[in-house]
Amino acid sequence: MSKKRGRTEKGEKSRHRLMEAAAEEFARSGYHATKVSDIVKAAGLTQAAFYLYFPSKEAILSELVAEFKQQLRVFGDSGSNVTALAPSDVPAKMRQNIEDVLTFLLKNRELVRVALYESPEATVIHEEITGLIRENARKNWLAGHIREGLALDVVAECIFATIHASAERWLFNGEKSAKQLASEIAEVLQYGMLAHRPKNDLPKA
Amino acid sequence: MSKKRGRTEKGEKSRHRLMEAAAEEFARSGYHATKVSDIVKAAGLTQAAFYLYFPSKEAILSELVAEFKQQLRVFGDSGSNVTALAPSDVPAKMRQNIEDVLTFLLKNRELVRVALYESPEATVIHEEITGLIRENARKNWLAGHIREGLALDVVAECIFATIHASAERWLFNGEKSAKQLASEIAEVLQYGMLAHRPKNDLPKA
Amino acid sequence: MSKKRGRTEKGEKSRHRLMEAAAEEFARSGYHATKVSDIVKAAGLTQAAFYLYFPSKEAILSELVAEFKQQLRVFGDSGSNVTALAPSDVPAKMRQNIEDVLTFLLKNRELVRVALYESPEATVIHEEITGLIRENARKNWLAGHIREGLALDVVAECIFATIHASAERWLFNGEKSAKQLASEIAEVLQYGMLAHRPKNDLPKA
Amino acid sequence: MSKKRGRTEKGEKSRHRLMEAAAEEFARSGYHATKVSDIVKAAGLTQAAFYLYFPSKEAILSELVAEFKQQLRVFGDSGSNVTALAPSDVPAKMRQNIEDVLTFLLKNRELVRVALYESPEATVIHEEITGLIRENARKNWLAGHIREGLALDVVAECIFATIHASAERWLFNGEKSAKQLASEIAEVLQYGMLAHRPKNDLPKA
DNA sequence: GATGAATGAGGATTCATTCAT
DNA sequence: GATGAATGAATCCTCATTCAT
Repeated sequence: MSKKRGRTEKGEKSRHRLMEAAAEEFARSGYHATKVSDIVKAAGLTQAAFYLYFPSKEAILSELVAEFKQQLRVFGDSGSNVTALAPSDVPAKMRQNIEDVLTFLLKNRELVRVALYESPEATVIHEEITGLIRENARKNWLAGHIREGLALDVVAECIFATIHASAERWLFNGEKSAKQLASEIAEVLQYGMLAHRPKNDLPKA
Repeated sequence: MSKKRGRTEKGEKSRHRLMEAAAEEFARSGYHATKVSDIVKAAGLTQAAFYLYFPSKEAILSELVAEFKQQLRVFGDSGSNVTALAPSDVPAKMRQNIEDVLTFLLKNRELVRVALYESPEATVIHEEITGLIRENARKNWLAGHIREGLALDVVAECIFATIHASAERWLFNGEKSAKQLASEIAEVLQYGMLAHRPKNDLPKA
Repeated sequence: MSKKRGRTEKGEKSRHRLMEAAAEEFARSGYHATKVSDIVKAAGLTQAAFYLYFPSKEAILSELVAEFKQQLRVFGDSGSNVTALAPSDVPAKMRQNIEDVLTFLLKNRELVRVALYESPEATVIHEEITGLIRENARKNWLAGHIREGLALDVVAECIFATIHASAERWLFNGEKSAKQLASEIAEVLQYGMLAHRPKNDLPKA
Repeated sequence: MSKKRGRTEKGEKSRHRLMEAAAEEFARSGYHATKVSDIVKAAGLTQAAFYLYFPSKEAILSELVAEFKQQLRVFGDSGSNVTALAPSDVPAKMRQNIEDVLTFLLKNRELVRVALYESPEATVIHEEITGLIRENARKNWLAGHIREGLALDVVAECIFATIHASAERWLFNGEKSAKQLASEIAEVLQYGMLAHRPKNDLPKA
């Protein structure tokens, strides 16, 4: 089942410590600025030991990214089907979704940074995520929960960009809780910024 | 007046070519992955010439960031006063603002990436920008153009994150024009995503 | 106990070889003219190995100087107390002292050159040495073995300068033995050059 | 008459400034540590101008050394013949000689350091100087002014080493005057250090 | 005579990676 | 499984020197 090493208990432990250390260092300083020696220092091992578990520095990056993708898949699969919601439940559901994403990001903050900033696949991953969101949005649109006339790809980008930026700005440093942040974000995304809306902007019958 | 070198026309040219080349390389490959030799190759000079104009690789990064900040300041100073707008003019004005930002980002795309991803000051700069936007939002809010009950800091982050992400996604690669993108973004940000709004969400008298 | 590296026998050996090689090269060609590549070549290692043991080229110089100072301290501590000598024993004792210094210099010839010519501390070290000699001279003076009317600082400088210069000139290249050289130097320093001395220059009663 | 350049007045001036600057820098920091850019900076010229007057950095060193040798020759030629002195005049004469040498060194302090420390010819020059002194000593010996039983080469080394070291130590930094230093040195060199001399050490008849 | 620009050939230092134990 | 020692291939930066004006 296990991919490469980790035959023994102890080896498994070491390998894990290396992954954690690498995630942290990559997140803090970036892939290039992080030296293998930094990683092993943080993991309490020697350089040579690193190569017992990973064939190269790049390899551990890929593994971290792979792990993130795996987490993401798990998270994505827990996604709800949407169609059955009553219109009045949509806002709360959406708010909850945002909170869930925030919680997910918080739990994987190091991996997030690695996957989204340091990985060569960053762009691809970004699009995977916004793709998921877009798909979800499309379902909601089909269900009539989302306004006509919106570009759904932009909507998706807007949702994720806002969540992601807000997480970096207030969530990861503990300045705001996932719950509060989710409310504030939802409030903007759901009803927009403007105080006044044009005359003809009425709810569809 | 002139900072360091470049007393003569030719020197000025060389210095400029180096800045451009560095911006491009940093934007494409990142600061660390970019070698000084890459920069000078792209600029058609030798390594030694680089150090005629910049004391170190880091220095040219700072200069690029400084240049971006300068551009930003120029752009920011051209910002409109907001209060006098009639409510009905607000949406169009806002759409125009977004288009202006997009155009600014497009014109400085390399610098944007350098300043926002590669610079040690990235976070600071990010906050400078969102700070500007937040300030603008606050003025609009005072003028009654923006809904009550929104967290303005989140609004600002939302605006910039969306614009920035969209620029990276569709503007820089030419998939969408600034004008179109601005419309699509404005549409989301102004009125939100939801098709239905709660009963009590009525325009204030 | 051990300073930096060299936990194992082999490492210790390598570190030592580097020190020796550096001493030799610095002594032969001077600090600046000696390349790290010269040192490692002479030590049979690669450039990178050098930095396993020393953080910089300058660092190995300091260590060499430190080693010299250490040797010097050891040598200095073995210095005799002087007061108890009978006047008739003083010349022989002094001659012996000179020979001891010569032998010390010979044994540490590379270090001597490094410490006295190549080190930034050269002046300080020079003064340390002459300081020791001056102190010794002062004791001898208090014991009545040294003439009145001499500037003891000049005496010390004279002694060391002569010994040092003579070592460079005849000892290090094997042209004269320490024993012979000590005799010849002592002969000059003890009784001076002049054949005739003034009438009133009589031994004190 | 002039060697290389210096056709015009201004050129001559520039060339001279470069020599002076080089002497000073070499003396202060050593040949290798001194950059051509240091020299020209101190001389108020550009790097390219340097090569108008000297084919290389090494060349200016040689010229400085040559200049020193020239000065030395001039100084040496003014040396007195010695034989005719009455024994009672010898000490004063010798003291005067020492003072003259000190004065010469002081006047050429930069060149001295360059020639004696930084030049590849340093050893040769050193021997030239001690050779002169030895020759002078031999004359004095022949004239009966110098004791039997001394190794004249050691005597010469002793004289010069003492003078040179003392100059570096007290003369160049102004702590002692040439006159005073000459007295103190002469006192040691002439009669030695010991307070008591053996019974049989009597002036020769 | 003098300059600003430019360069070629290093030189110190770093770092991912391998080897022997 | 783990280590200390060692390495090769860069990479940044320097500096004496040349060129065009």
